[in-house]
Amino acid sequence: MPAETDSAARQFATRVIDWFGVHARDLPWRRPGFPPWGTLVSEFMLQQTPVVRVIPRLDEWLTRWPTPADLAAAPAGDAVRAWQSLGYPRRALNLHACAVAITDRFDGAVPNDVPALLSLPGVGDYTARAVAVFAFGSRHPVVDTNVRRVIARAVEAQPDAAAPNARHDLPAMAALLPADDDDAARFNAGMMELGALVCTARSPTCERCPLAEVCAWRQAGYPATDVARRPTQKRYEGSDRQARGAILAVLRASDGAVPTHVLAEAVPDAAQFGRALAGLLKDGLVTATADDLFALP
DNA sequence: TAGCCGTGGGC
DNA sequence: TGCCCAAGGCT
Repeated sequence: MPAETDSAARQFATRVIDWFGVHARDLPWRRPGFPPWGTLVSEFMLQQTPVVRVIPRLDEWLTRWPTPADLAAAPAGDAVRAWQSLGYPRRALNLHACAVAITDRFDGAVPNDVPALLSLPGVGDYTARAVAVFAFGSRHPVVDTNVRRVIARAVEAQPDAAAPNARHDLPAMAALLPADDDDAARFNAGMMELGALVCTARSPTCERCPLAEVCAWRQAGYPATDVARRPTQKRYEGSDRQARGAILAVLRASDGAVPTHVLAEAVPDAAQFGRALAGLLKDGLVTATADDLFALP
């Protein structure tokens, strides 16, 4: 790598790290001594769910199941119920399966290397790297939606990130990563924080940004280039997703098994109810306990 | 790989 | 109001 590029990358990282040192939010998983298991749980909860909604659930979760073995010993349905309304409840199922795998295959200790983490259910490229870096201090690029947006703007002069692409995103972040492990971890966290607080999706506050003076997008005059917009999600109201959520809400609120006709009251359209319940059974989020009786697993 | 998978809050 | 967005992962 050319010396001037290396120097620019170092200055870029220093700006982010210094800003992070002053503006980092006081979040539970940043407390000194926060356990790796807590980091893993928090990362699961943070997959597509905002920080403010995660914090109270995380606290409850870790009080109830302070170690992977504690969660592994509980029925999966308890995890789904404790997940409450965080959304995407299959994450609760995956987290429970994670706890079982950690207990069985890793002697109850959250693994510290990326390949082992990737072998766990529900742990993908982002989560594996985030745990390796934030729980264990390893040096890896961590790329989430915030990081991708900051790089797209500050480095690539684009108004927003393109579709996720590990072959592009990871090298792009790696090129900016400081050599020192601790600096690299702070840079990873700082880039995520910058994207979450300043370089936001809708209305970035560039006047508060530590990268404003070196931002390629700003220097180019904020061009509105034709970045492929993320595919618009299908309408939620009236969707099968909403129907699944309604069925699961009934089961979460019930102590025991629930008969079909009670579940069906949550979804007016009969065909849609059938699809939603079948999907939940297939995903393992619901089990049939007897003819016409259903419960959490 | 594009589509699917919840839920709630902001504008 | 309706749409967009949120520390992704799986198939």
